[in-house]
Amino acid sequence: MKMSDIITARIMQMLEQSEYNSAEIQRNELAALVGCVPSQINYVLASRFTPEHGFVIESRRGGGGYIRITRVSLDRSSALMHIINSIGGELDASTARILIENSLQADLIDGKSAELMQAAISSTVLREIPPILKDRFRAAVIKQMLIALI
Amino acid sequence: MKMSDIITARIMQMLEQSEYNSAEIQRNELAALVGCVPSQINYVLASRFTPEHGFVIESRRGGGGYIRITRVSLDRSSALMHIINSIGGELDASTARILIENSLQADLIDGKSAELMQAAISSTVLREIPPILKDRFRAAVIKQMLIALI
DNA sequence: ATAGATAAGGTCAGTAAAGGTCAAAAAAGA
DNA sequence: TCTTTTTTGACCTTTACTGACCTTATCTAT
Repeated sequence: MKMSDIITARIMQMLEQSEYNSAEIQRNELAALVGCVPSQINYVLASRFTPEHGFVIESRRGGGGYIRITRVSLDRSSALMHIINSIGGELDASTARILIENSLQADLIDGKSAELMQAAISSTVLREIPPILKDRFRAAVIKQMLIALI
Repeated sequence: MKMSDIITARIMQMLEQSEYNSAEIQRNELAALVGCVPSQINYVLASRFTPEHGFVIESRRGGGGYIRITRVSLDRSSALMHIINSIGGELDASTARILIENSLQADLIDGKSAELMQAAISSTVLREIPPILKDRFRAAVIKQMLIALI
């Protein structure tokens, strides 16, 4: 098992056990415990406990310093609403792809839904409609599909 | 015996032995074991462990990366295949609706996927498309979305 | 007070360890 | 022979890990 996974598991475990979805660690202590360099703790936090993943990190340096990881429950449907409203009448291919990817990362939609969206606006499908209409089409499809997920 | 067959046999064997119809390999390790270049593993996976053959591949790069091969129940994916092939170049609104409904009843797709499909070909979306193209559009969208679910 | 000393955590660039892609060459089949 | 499948290798992208050096906070002796 990878070191990063071990660290992740340990933090998750602390979060489970905590009352308030919040865990406080000492960077050096945890690093020594699992046997890695301190900076790897930062790597794990940066790659797996991001706001996109629904976590907030606070920390303090100096004597008695700490790192606090808090799991925040983001309001799914209002976040989705926000995205839907941000889509205008047109949506180009790369913006669409990024939008779907971000929604997935933010855990607003699941992997299968993301794939279905990509499929619905895939080039294979787009081939069926006149080029001038593609952007309008993408916007309409993505919007309707997101609405279906609320 | 061909190298590709050896690799295939080895993966199959792992799948047999696994509890969950799923095997996890290290690409480089397996390549070294059977004596081929790593990229041939990709070739075998691409040519013999496709969704059409009833397999799903997931992988991760980077240190400690892996490739996971999962066998999916053939009935489901082959039934889906059958449906996909039965869709011609055009699909009218009511046939589409019935097709989605039937797939749901037959448990080939889940409720959420069904709703996403309905949304993707909803009248709101279709409004963006020239009437003569609507049937072609429906066929393309539904086909791609079903393929994404295999 | 305040200057060091000490005790945290932060950053970043570099290296290593995977897997992915693609096109060309070779082999096998038809 | 002609076409399809297999094999190979050069090059790419992503993820993980490490260590040197930096910043901030606290403590302690003057």
